[in-house]
Amino acid sequence: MQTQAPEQGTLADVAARRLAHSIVTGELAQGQKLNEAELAESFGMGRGPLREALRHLEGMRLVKRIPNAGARVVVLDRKTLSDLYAVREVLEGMACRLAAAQMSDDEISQLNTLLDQHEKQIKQQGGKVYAQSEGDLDFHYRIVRGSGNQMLMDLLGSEQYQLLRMCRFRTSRNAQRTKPALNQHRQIVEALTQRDGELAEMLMRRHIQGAWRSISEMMDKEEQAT
Amino acid sequence: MQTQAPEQGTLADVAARRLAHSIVTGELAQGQKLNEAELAESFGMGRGPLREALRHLEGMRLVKRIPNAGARVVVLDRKTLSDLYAVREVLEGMACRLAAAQMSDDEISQLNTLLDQHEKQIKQQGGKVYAQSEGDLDFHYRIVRGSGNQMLMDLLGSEQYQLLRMCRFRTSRNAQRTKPALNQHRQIVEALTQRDGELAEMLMRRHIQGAWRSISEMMDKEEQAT
DNA sequence: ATTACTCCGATTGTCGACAATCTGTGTAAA
DNA sequence: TTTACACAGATTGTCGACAATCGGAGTAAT
Repeated sequence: MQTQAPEQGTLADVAARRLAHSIVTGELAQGQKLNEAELAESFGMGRGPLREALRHLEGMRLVKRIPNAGARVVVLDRKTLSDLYAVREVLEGMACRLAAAQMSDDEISQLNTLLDQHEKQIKQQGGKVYAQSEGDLDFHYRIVRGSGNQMLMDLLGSEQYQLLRMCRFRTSRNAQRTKPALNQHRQIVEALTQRDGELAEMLMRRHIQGAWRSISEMMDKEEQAT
Repeated sequence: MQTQAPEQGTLADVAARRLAHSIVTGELAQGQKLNEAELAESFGMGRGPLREALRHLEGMRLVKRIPNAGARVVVLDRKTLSDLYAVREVLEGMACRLAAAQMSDDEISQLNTLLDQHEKQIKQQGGKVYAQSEGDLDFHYRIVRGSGNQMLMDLLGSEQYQLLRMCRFRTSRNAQRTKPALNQHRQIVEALTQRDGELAEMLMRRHIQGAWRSISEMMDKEEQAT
């Protein structure tokens, strides 16, 4: 019997996953120094695998390494997030356009089923923001996969989405935006159903612009409170 | 006295650079197995740093690692390149649009100077394709930098451009495309000078579409010859 | 002849120890 | 008091050796 989930792969992969999770959830604060020996000890492994994991996270842009000075958790300042959302708007818009041509009817109808679930979740419990946030990411990633472009999946899936999730955890406390977001999701699926790639792209870009505006305003208030 | 350039940074960084160069130039064939012990020996270092370098290259998508089975140089098949160029078209188009608003007049005029150099190189020596190819990348990356979006610079600069360079080395032998490409570059700079972001984006997207078409046709001929 | 199994070599994954480098503190001189 | 230097502690970078795992050669049974 294992005390934990199977945790497949090499120790370096395990460490990368656990670290990514800790960073995304905010368990490790932004800018925090990451001590190799400490972390290796707490994960019950040597420093070799841990160093490989740090290299991996560096590629994911979750940590920043400085030679001879160690690794620190990345800091998501306003400019970084702004740049991220600008790129994301373009890439996910592209994904939508491709998905309108590539996804099967079945996959599209599954999207509707997914949104039904989200709607139920929202009605049942307005508070459980975490699940809703993850559900939103699920929706977006399904469309990215639907594009059939492996490069897009790599960029938005395994790598950048971690940054997004990290951002969510910092800003998902308000989340009055869930209902309008759901409506926008519905519109996007409708466009996909009609195989209107142009429209789907436009709707997705607006959707992401709206998300950024919401986050941006929230950061304004936070700064003002300081 | 050093036999080589200074080669700054940790050994892992050095190894990553040297490996990336070998892969991009085709010195290491696509799909070739990468033996850790061998490479470490040839680089005069231990396996630790080399493993970190491989992790780094994996993040750059230059190698593919399979747990317990080692690392292999990535294979650029048609689908992969097609996906890459589709993403590149969107991202560099975006970069152009932003650059039209962000670059200083001075930076834009430097672009013209750069193109003058290219023109001279082409007239003097039609054969030296390597320099021209690198010059082209230089042009593109200057615009990406001009966008001011750090995320774009990361995506297109340090990471994906390596894949592009790799592609160039496989396909840059013909390169009758240098002259029309230069003209397109001129048009793009002209649009930037007029601060017309929409036009600049459109021209860049066409430029990249053209590049892909050229490469695609070339791959057709290659396949046909087989 | 084909299939399945076993064993062996080779390669990867991991660890512990040592060397190189950086950071912060304490001391001494101006 | 301030500045500069030197030392000590801690942290990162690197190496060599050992354990775990995989692929393939060889053999035997159907």
